Amino acid sequence: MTAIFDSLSEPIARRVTAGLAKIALVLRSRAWKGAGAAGVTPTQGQALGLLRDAPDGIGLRAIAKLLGVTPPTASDAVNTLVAKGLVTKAPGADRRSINLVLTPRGETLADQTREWPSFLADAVDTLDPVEQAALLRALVKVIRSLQQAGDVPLQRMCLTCTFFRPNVHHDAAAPHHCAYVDAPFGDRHLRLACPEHAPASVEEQERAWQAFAPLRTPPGADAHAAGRSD
Amino acid sequence: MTAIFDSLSEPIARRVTAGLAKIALVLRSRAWKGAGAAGVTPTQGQALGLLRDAPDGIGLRAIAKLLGVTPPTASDAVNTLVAKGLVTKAPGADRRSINLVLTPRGETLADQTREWPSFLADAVDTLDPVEQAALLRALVKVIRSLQQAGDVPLQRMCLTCTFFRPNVHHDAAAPHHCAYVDAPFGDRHLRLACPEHAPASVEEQERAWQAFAPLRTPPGADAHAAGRSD
DNA sequence: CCCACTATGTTAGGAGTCCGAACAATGTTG
DNA sequence: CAACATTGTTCGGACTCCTAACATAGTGGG
Repeated sequence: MTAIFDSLSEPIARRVTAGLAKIALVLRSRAWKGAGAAGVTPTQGQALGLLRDAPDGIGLRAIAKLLGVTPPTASDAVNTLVAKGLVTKAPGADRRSINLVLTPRGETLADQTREWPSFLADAVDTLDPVEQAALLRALVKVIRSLQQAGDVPLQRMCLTCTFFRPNVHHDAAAPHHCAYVDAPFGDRHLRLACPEHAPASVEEQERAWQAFAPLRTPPGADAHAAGRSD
Repeated sequence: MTAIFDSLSEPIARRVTAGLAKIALVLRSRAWKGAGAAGVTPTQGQALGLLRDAPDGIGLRAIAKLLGVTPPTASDAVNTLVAKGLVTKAPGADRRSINLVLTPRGETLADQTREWPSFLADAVDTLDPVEQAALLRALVKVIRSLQQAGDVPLQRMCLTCTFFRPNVHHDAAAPHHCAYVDAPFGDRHLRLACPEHAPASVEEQERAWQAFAPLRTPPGADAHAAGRSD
């Protein structure tokens, strides 16, 4: 009955991708606007953010991988940050490797660059809580898929965490369980960058995925969901 | 009961934003990888894509706004494209304005750069159709919100189209109606860049939004949906 | 008609983002 | 110890961005 649209339109995955690309565009654009004010450029700001999450410091290689750029590019950005007095290069475990750590000023600035995408957070906040949870869940799944395909480095998210127990409770609001804090939680609490994350084995991950992935719709909603798909 | 997580975690809007930012990162990174092969850089590729959607050609100012950059930057990119023989500068209506049009080679290349984000489309395709629709719907709402805030130029999407009649049918799979093709459709068919888009007046948009925004969950699913929130 | 005023696009200069290629230096392994 | 792999750097070059300062072309009021 909606065959007209299914045949006329681009596939939904394309349109979703286009939407994500539009948002990506705005994020980049806004980052540049905020750049002048803070005295750091988008890439530099993102590097600061990464270092903020890694108090012990990390190597250049890791930064490059997380930023999605080549080592030379990361080296450029880091050197600029060092010149600006926001980061210091400490010797690493190896005598060839370096350990990047934020200076106090760097920490302050990192907290500011964190605020860059707040305009987007405001937009997300206008959504209904149910929609927010669905959006987060969908993003988590997409990112997992990207990770599986090797398009993205390993993320510290629940889905790959050894403490994650998906869909073990009957409470629809909080069906999952975190064995680290030993507490139940729901889709809306899913994390993408958990400090306590501990990588699960491949088998564990696969099991967690199987338990997490399917949509848990109660009998009443089932017909609806089925009718909506195509 | 899930108070622990609500107090320990960052707000959900932040985590969603972080997820979107991660995807934005990959998109940028992949665009650069594809750049070398195609002989054009990400910005140039995006410009080609914009021109592909505007067969009559558009001005430099418009390109700049759509790309989210300043006119000089757009001028740079366009000049490079002209030098590469992918775009021509035709005189515009004004004697000061120019009209950018793709050359045949430009069209061919534009179709190729379109494929850059297909890896992301693949990831989205792994989602359940119901989730895809929810994701698209959420993105549409977020983008509308960004548009309202002036963070994004006007998009050719259903929500701002004079032909859009949200939630006028009882069919849960296709509650909306497009007065242009005179056919019902559902969330999964929502468009972000419709060629037939005609801007609606502010009042029309507001009315459409009021009718579209609320979550329409059928009675059976209602308890579930409510229970799923926090 | 002419003087602001506005709009479109350009140039100039400078910092930064990216890449690939080629290097050093340090570990690792057969 | 000789390959080999790993970490980070330097180099050259194309492109991305910005702000500021210009041209030039339409517009409106006096």
